[in-house]
Amino acid sequence: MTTANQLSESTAGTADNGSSAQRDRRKRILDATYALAKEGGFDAVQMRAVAEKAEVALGTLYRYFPSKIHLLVSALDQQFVEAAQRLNAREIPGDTSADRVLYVLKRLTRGMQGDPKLTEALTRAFMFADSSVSEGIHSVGMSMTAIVTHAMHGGPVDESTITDEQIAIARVIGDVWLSALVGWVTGRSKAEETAAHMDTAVHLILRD
Amino acid sequence: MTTANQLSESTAGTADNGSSAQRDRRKRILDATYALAKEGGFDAVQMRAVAEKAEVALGTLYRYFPSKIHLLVSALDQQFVEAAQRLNAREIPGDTSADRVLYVLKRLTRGMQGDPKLTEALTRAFMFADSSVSEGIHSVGMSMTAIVTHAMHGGPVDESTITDEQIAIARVIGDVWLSALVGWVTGRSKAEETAAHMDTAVHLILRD
DNA sequence: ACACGAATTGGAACGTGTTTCTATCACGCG
DNA sequence: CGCGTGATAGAAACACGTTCCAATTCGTGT
Repeated sequence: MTTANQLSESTAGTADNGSSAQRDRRKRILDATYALAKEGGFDAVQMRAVAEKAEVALGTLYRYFPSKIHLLVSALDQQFVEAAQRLNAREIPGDTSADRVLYVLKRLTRGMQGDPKLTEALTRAFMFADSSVSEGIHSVGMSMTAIVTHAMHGGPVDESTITDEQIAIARVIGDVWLSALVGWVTGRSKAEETAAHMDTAVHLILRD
Repeated sequence: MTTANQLSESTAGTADNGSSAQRDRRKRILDATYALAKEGGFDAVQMRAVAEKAEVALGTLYRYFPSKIHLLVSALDQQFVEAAQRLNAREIPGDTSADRVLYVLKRLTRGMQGDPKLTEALTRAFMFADSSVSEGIHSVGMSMTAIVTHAMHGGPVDESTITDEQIAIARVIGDVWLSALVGWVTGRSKAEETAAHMDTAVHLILRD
């Protein structure tokens, strides 16, 4: 068996092995994370459970993601990168920048509210993260800002046409959105209140 | 020494006992929490350490505060109530509402940045809190909103003169402030960036 | 084919939040 | 004064994140 394995590796094996097996492990880990988070939220994402479901050893899981927070922030980052790719590839409907920004924010919010436990898990992790996760946090922030600036413009944007002020505005809007999301996740506010709050904020900030 | 204590308790002691002894325990617990948080931040606030420093049993600590998060959010709440009392008792300097709001926000921020570890502990707890702590979270939000609406008006306010829109505005500003604080606590942004971000946000929202 | 270093496994072990249990203590009441 | 009830002390036990280790397997250069 060992020899057979080594044979197959030496032929076609070399292609899918090496870093490819590692990509596969990483994917299995993130998939397991999503599945567990979707079912039971933050508390259900237990490192032993993730390792078991992903069929890796606990030590391996920790080699790939140095902590539960890193793991969940990576998952959140991936979701945001994908969302940003989807949203930024097309035109955003709406006549004013406020309308367009609200369109994407509500779309994002609806998407996350469709998976409450998953959202709770990812959001709690993001909020709890400290500076050791700064890379992931920064990446999420970049995606968020990109989504909002893109919506402000309404279509594909040349990066050079975005002013510092617009980035600052996008960051403020991102802050409000995040706070609203946290409020919803922690059961402080209901979905409609979240939407209304975002309406208020965006219309206050973008009045053109 | 022990006998002396028991004597003083049996004379004047009966008066300060009963629920008074409980108030005292509660105070000792919160004092221990502040002390530990000030030294070592969130991680240093360990329930066993709090119990020992407050001279109560672990079970008693849990009777008063059902979780570490409850404990720290209560501490944060107390700080906010005190800050709101101090700030709302006097006139806020500044010619425009934006100036006044920025004055109090920067004052608050400076105060918290003067005790980085304590701030880190309280903020992390607040961000991590779930719906079981909704009471404390709500209380903190009320204090925050009161501080901001008071600053918007510039002096003592009759509650009835505050419109819903003003409350909504105050909440948005509170959101931004909280996000900025979290960014600073988690080492994502420096103090000056935090201040600049708040400047941007408040001037965007309050342009009168 | 072989040897060596890196990655992975399986599992024990540790720290800290949380729960639980029993004995003790304090205080109001007959 | 003794009693009963609830609060507290003291300590063990459990759960989960995290660390660590020895043995094994994998991938690679020779």
